[in-house]
This record gives sequence, structure tokens and C-alpha cells, in this order.
Amino acid sequence: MELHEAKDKFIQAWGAFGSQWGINRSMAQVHALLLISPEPLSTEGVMDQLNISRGNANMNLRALIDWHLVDRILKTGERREFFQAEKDVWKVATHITRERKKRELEPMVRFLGELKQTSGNNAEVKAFKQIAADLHDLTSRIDAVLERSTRSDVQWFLKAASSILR
Amino acid sequence: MELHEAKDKFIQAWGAFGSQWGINRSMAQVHALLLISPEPLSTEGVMDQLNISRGNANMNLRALIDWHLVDRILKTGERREFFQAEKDVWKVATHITRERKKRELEPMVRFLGELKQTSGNNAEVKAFKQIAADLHDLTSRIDAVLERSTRSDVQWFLKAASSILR
DNA sequence: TTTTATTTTCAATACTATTTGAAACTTCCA
DNA sequence: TGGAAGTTTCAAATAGTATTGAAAATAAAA
Repeated sequence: MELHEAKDKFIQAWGAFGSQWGINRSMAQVHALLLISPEPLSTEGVMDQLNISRGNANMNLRALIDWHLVDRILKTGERREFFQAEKDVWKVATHITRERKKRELEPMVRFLGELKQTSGNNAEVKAFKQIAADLHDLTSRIDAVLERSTRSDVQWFLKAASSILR
Repeated sequence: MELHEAKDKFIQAWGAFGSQWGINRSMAQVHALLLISPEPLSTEGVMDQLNISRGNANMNLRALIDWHLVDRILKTGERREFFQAEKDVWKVATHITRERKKRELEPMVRFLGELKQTSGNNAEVKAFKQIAADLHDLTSRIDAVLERSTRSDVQWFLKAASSILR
């Protein structure tokens, strides 16, 4: 496969994969583009390569910065801003995981915890509370696993271990 | 909180959570409803409780069966079909994980593997291949972890361990 | 300060995904 | 076999999300 074709397919695939997981297609594509750009790109560069509007490019670049997946780069003597993706895929995975954990998983865990206080004692209430408690337990455990596996103080270890075990 | 209110909030929350993760709202809501229904429900029952159309209910019930999250129940002397959710949340998590792994993660791993054969040897190609290889490595590892943690022969262990450690 | 380059915002629009509902189909029973 | 009860399908309508593009805001240069 030629480089150009491979890059293009990669951007499309990353976009499709993202949108299957609730990340908007453009955001995933901008991310993919920056991941494989040797040099930082300007907003204009992103617009041109992906054929998207200025507003779209701007909004998704900001979102990616917010997710810590992209850095704003200032070149001396250049007025425009440039954007560069974090290339360390461990860090990428960690940031995505922590961000979604914080925004989506933690609130759900909290909510399920609150359901424990549903009033009543009959069989129907008990059955409901049982499911809620089980889900609370499950989501808490998942949360704990993700917390442990993304703590920056264990990252070095996972990384070292995985390069040794390669 | 009253049972009725709690159930309703749960259905809404599960639906919202699902759609954040690329699962359509109705499907998640039907799942939530069945999870907390002490008795199996008919299509009609689902339609009434969620205020959705017959087509919608039918399509999502089928999808849930396809995901192994819901079973079709035949009551003797009843012509209608009834539907019952798998209540064991470990099994639920396992089925969702395995299904998404198979449908979404595995194809992505395969695709990233293919990118290793991108032709060329210059710096640009090398940089691209590096990212592709890193992502391939990362996604393969995630795939392996998920494979291990959802193998039915370890489920008993995880479950036993977690109830002991409670 | 004025001009110019760049970024940000947001109402309008386009696009995608979901939902509806009625018709077609299937199954079971009289 | 005819028809009632239930299920499935799918084209059309609707709702929900993403995208555009031009105007407003901001920042830098003249």
C-alpha cells in the first residue's frame, strides 16, 4: 500500500472507530491526521487535508486540547498556532481512559450508589435494589481497575514491562 | 426515592450512558427496563412502559437477543413471546465486552496490522509505520486483556474471588 | 490608532441515525 | 382453509448531531 493511501485509510478508519464509541467522526479524524503528521499543522492545514470548515476544525482542535491529546505549538516568527498530537500511544490511551472515566463512568457509579436508598421493602423493591447494587459493584470495580492502570506512577512500570516482554 | 421514580431515572440514565458509548438510546432503555422487571415482558409491555413504537421495540429486542443480553421466553398457553434480561451483571458485562471486541476491536487490530506493509523507506513512511505499529501493539494488548478477563473458564474465579473479597 | 491576520462563535443548514406505523408476513387454532 | 393474533419489515417522517461559513472578537503588526 502506498503511503498516501495508507494515511487516508487510517484517517477514515480512526474516524469510523471513534464514532462507534461515541466520539464524533471529525474529532477522531483530526486526531488521526495529527497523529501521523510528522510536523505540527495549522488550522488551515487541518482544514485542507480533511476538507472540513474552519469552524469544525477549530472546535475539534479545541476539544482535542481539552482531552490532552493535542498540544498547541507556537512557532517563533509565526503568528498562527500549530497543533501537534501526543505521539506516545500509552499516554493517549491513558488520557482518553481517564477523561471518559471522569466524565461518564464516575457519575454513573455515583448515581447507582444513590439508588441504594430507594424506599420500600417489598419483593419488587428488593429486586430492583439488587440489580442496582450489583451494577454499582461492577462499575466500581471497573472504575478501580481503570484508576490503577492509568495512574502515572505505574505507567513507567507497564511500559518498561511491555518493552522487556516484547 | 420512590420505586417508580427510581426505576424511571434508572432507565433514563442507562439510556443516556449507552448513547454516550455508541449504543442507541432505545436499545439501552429496553435493556434497562427488562433488567429491572421482575417478570418477563411482552413486546406490548415494552412499548407501553417506554412509549415507543412496535417496530422500535421489536428491532431492539431482537438486537438485545443477538447480543445475548435478553432471552425469548415462551409461556405455555400464551401465544405471545416474552422477554427476559440476563440479570447476572457479570454475564452482562462479559457479553457486551466480547461482542464489541469481536465487532469493533478485532477488525481495528487487523487493520492496524495490515498497515505494517505500507511501502517505502523514507523518514515519513517510517514515522507513519511507527505510529501504526504502536497502535497495533496497544490494541492487541487491550484485546488480549479483554480476552482473558472474559473467558468463561475464568469467570467463576473472578466471581468467587470478588465475593470473598467483598 | 488603524490595519491585517487569526481565532472564535453561532444561527442556519446539512447530514445521520432513530423511530414510526402500516403493510406483509407468519403462526396457530377453529 | 380462513382468520385472528402476533411478529417482522421497511419506506417515510422525525429527531438529533455535526458542519458550515460568515460575522464578531481578539491579537499582532504597522
